[in-house]
Amino acid sequence: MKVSAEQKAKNREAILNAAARLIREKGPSGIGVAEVMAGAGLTHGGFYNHFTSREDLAAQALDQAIKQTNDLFARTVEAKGIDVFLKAYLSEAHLDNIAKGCPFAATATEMTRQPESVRKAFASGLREYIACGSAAKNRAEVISRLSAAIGALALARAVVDEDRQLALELLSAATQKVS
Amino acid sequence: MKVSAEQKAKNREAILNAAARLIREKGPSGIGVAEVMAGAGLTHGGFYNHFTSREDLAAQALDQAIKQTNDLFARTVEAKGIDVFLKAYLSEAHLDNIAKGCPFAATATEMTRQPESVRKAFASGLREYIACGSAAKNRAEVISRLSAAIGALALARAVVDEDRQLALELLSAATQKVS
DNA sequence: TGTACATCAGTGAACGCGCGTTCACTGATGTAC
DNA sequence: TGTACATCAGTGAACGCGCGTTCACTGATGTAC
Repeated sequence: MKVSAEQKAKNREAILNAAARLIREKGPSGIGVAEVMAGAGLTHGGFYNHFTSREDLAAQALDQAIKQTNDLFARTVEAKGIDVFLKAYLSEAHLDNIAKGCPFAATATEMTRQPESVRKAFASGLREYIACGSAAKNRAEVISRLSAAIGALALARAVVDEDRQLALELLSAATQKVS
Repeated sequence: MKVSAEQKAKNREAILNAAARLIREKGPSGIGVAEVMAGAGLTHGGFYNHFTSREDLAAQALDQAIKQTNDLFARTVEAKGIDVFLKAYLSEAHLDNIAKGCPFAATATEMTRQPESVRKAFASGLREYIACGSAAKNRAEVISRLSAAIGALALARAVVDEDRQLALELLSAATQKVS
């Protein structure tokens, strides 16, 4: 049954949001068409009314996820400064909330195996992310702090289920150094 | 045709080495049984004479890869100190040689989606890696430097095909901060 | 404003490919005597 | 030391499942008159 243009736009947004969440939990190669559509309350057959392929979805979902968190980053940095942002970035709350957290820390090591469209979304998102932070400050300084924070969070997440204490140690060591 | 016990051991080693290389290039979910066996000059059918499952292989391959690079780490740090090690770690040569490079920087963000056996290999490998570096120095300091380096390399690799200049900027910013 | 019709978003079955796993078979190894 | 036989590593075909993609169909939307 056909659906109004307005409803179609809403559905597309719902698909993209479900995908933006899932791409952080399962990675760009791990998101499945049927799973994403179910996450948006739809069935898989209609998927190709919105996207040309799974790859197309992955690229747009990553872009969406990055835009969401970059907005938050920019607002926090503007309001409270980068130190406060980094402290929150390296918090236990962020460690445990991968679904709504930083997409860079959730997907970085997979980018080398992704098609160009996905890598492009990552690279341009990261450029923007860095630009958000380096408005005022020294760019190299900002880059090293952001990449250190991403590295610490990614490693902490990698070990958290086996060794939570090590995960927390990674976060606190980075916090000392970086904020 | 049966093969001598000695040859079998060599074959197993060849499979593991091929897998240790491929797990860095394709990730723990990306390595395929047939591909790994071909990399060792064998056909896929014999795989289960050596490993109980693809997952078993992934865990052992990651373990093998980590052991290889930790050995190198320990030797370099002992001979030349951690600063020299970090400089080499953040070099363009390492950026471009993922197949023989640091397995942490190649696989970290995928660990949250791996079975326990693989995550265990990663976590215990990382503990050992940190221990190598913190023999003499302050542990928190070592942890933050190592995780910053891993983060910078992982991000640099993620963007290198789209924006090599940004990749080099990530490495040099981290080098300034870390070594 | 109302009616007839074309459009097209969503549904769910089906297809096809990739890949992990299994299996019957081969023939060299290594052991029992 | 030599011979007969059981073992078993490796081969390649086949199986089965998951998943991306396609397709015929439905029925609400929205347009032409």
